[in-house]
Amino acid sequence: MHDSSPRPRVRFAPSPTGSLHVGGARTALNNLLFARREKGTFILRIEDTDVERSREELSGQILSAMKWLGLDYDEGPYYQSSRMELYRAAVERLLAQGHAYRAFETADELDAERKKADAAGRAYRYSGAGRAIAPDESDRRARAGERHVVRLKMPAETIVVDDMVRGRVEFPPEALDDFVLVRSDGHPLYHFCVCVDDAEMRITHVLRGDDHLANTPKHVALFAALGVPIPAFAHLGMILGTDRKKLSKRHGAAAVEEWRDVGILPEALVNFLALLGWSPGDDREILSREEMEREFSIERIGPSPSVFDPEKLLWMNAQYLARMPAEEILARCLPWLPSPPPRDVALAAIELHRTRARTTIEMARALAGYAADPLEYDPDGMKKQVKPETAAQMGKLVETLAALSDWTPLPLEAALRASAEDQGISAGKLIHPTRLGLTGVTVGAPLFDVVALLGKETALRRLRNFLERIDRPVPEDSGFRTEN
RNA sequence: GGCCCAUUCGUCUAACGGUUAGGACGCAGCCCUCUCAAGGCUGUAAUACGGGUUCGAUUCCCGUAUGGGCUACCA
Repeated sequence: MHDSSPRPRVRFAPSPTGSLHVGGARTALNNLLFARREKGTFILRIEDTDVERSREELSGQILSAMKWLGLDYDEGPYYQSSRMELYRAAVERLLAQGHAYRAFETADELDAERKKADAAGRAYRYSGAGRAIAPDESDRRARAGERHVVRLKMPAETIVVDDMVRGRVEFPPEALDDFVLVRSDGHPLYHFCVCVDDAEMRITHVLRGDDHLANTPKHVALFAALGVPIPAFAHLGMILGTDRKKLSKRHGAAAVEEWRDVGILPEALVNFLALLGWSPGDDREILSREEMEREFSIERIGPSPSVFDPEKLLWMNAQYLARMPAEEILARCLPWLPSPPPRDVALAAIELHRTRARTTIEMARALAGYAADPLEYDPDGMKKQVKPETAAQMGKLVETLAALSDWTPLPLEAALRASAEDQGISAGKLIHPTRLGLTGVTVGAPLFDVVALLGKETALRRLRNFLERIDRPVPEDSGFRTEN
């Protein structure tokens, strides 16, 4: 049935309604992976025929989101708004061949009919009155300037869609209407432009969202009327929010840009999206772009919708952070780091924190801690780690450390443990307050690595500031507290 | 309302007539450990329901239920 030429041509055809939806990104990705796997061509086409809704600047966001994700296209972007001549010529042809006809009802008349049908509990269908108008009369009325739309003559037989994901789907003729190709103001409509473009661009496979499955018989009829081969179809399950409703802005983070802005890596988002609906067939979850391009196949796409789980995305992002070269991570963090620590410190810090950060924002925050002294100390940590005797104990530790010449993890640890032993206390009594004093928080990378990386001067300065802070006892019974 | 699609652990999915229904996220426990992570190990949890077909159904067919899509001079 389909022309499965060895060099498929596929396209992603978003309408420029603002940001790139993750569902759109997944569709684009599947098209791209299929094209790469089959050594075909991936085309980007912007569907901006809706003059009321489309705006120039809105397609820019889609383009930049695709670039960020690495969804590079081989051809395009084509803009439907600049292909009007093509559509005009196609209507003329369909009209001349009798595959389409003019209909002169006004929108108001159609609305009224629709309302009447609704009220009577009947399914509304266009009356088909336009089909009865003789061609020469139709031409005459059109020349006279009478407003009209152009409708496609739908065939009276069942239309079969042989979907690569869903199998054979049949649409009985009574469900199909003679739909409008061109509005009365001359603007060609979506379904029409899609088919004319797919035909003109010699698209061989249409991979798109499930929401278009019910539109497919219209397209099949149009391709037939146009006299062009019918592409193969593969309809992908929708991407849902955690409430199992179609993912939308309402859910938050339905747009690719939003994930970028919270510190998700494009590689991780692509990996995550690839696994929504498709799987390589084994237990692998972390797949490189090369693996996906090598192994992607439509046969392994499942038909059911999938819920977008942010938790798993975060986990996957962490997996990428754990594997990515430090230089690369640093570059990705820079946008969130107004004053980064010195490069060598930052790179070493990344090694300490790569398994502790789930996003580049979290990583950037960790790195910032090496560039600036803590401004405040975690109140819970203060309560838990700072006891009345802590100041004195820490004072002794600072003295010991100040005398230390080899400022590397092992000697530092030895020095601290020796100090604890001298003072007859457990090492923890010094370790935890030290971390708090150095970083402001009670959690983080192994302490002695942090101390070493901070350098002697910075570490001692931070500890002395901390000492000063905890060494100012607030009178027990004054009823006055500066903290907590 | 009509037409169409979907339904395996809470979530992503594997198993294309025969498996103790597998993996991953999450959650819980244990190990590791200066904290927090990461990592390792263990556990938790699923074939929506009812009928068929078959020696045998997660798998094929038909209903039901539930979710979703389409039904525009939107895309």
